[in-house]
Amino acid sequence: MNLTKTEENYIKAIFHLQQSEGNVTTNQLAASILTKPASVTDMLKKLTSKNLIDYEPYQGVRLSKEGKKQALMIVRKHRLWEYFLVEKLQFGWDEVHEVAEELEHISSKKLVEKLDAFLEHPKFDPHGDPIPDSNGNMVYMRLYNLKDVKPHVLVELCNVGSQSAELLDLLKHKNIVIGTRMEVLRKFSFDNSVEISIKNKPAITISQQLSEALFVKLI
Amino acid sequence: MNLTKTEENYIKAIFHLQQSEGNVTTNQLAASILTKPASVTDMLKKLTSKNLIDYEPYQGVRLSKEGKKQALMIVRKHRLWEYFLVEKLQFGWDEVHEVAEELEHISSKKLVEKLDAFLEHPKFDPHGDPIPDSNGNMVYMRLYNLKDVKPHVLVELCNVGSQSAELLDLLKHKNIVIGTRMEVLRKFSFDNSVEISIKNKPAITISQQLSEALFVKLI
DNA sequence: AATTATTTTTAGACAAACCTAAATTATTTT
DNA sequence: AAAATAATTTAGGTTTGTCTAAAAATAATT
Ligand SMILES: [Mn+2]
Ligand SMILES: [Mn+2]
Ligand SMILES: [Mn+2]
Ligand SMILES: [Mn+2]
Repeated sequence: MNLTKTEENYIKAIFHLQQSEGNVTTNQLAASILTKPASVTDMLKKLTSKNLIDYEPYQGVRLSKEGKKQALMIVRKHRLWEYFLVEKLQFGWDEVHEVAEELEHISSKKLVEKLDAFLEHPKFDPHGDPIPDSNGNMVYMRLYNLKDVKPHVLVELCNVGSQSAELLDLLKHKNIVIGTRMEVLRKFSFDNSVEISIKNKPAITISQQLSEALFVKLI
Repeated sequence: MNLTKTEENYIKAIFHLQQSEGNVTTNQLAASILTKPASVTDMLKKLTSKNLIDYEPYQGVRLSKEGKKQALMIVRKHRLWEYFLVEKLQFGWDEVHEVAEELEHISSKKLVEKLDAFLEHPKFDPHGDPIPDSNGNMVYMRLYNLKDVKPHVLVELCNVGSQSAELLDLLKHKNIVIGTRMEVLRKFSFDNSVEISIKNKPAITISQQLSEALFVKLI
């Protein structure tokens, strides 16, 4: 059951789009893969014949059990390589995605497992996304958008909603990284800015845009 | 000037086949790439139009200046990844080639340079082959096949003529690695076996087959 | 319920990389 | 120098993944 790079990219795109409810539509996939709907239909037929998806014409698509298994392994590789690039090769946050997009298609099972061991089995990638283990299991964590957190609640930054250089730049300047603990002090309804305190430091104010890009867990 | 994976594999194969003299023939290439001569001819036309090779129908092929430059960068990536796999991920000698065959096609310039730095700019890959630097220069070393070395000459193992698990296994058993220094004591013409001494250890005898797989430099 | 708009699929083509079989060209052998 | 052999190229197809344009199905409006 060896997949081509293109098939893998489709499978992964379906995986990300189908998160939770509903079927993934042809147009959604075309947009996500930067291709045309007609090409997607062709590929959906192919993936159906390989039993990787459940697909009814005009009704959208979901991954089959086998498809989901394959998707998890691609996501595993993608996130392990991102972790490697940031932690070992000193890449920035914002630079790793495209490279990992290529590295994720290297199929050696042994390579993945040895890389995982070398990295000491990380649980999260540099953007805070969970890394599936070799069985496809990953840590689930209930996350909240910082903009929805009530004042006086202690939280820890776990994930970012964007991987842009701009966001990385801003967070660096504010000395915030994934894992940083903070408390929401108050919120200003005029501009939806949020005042937060990071331990031992004077309170700072962050913009609505920034608060919407930060996902935290309760502690 | 972006090359496909297939184009890169052809360029690299030509590079390895053309070492020193003569043009590379269509049949040589077909054998090396595990394809048919007709397919090679198609690709040679394509590479000619991209100015990567000098090719006259029926007369064989050589890399152009640009082609050689590209080939050196692919070889650089291949050997850096092999070094990474052995030194960091604990792969065996014999296991790295196929994986590196895939990794070498990842095109990020930044990735190569950062990997090189992470590995501390190694000069040789795990098989003793020189790694081109970012300008395409590599260490040249006059090597001799151990079977041709005269008695009482001190030498150092620099390269192996095979990457098989079998050779690795035998060398491990005899405690020989790349870098091991040895002296040829005498040679037996009955079976072309060679008696060598490795410092502080009792003399050992190696077979003709093994002596032909070992390449050494004089010290 | 009928019309219009949107989404999706089908039909027919194309480029990349490969193939087999046949035609050419080059090299050996007689 | 002619004939036989070997190497190489051409001709014509296939598969994979893509595309545009047209047809069909679904969804949204009136
Ligand atoms: Mn990808
Ligand atoms: Mn990520
Ligand atoms: Mn390769
Ligand atoms: Mn090597």
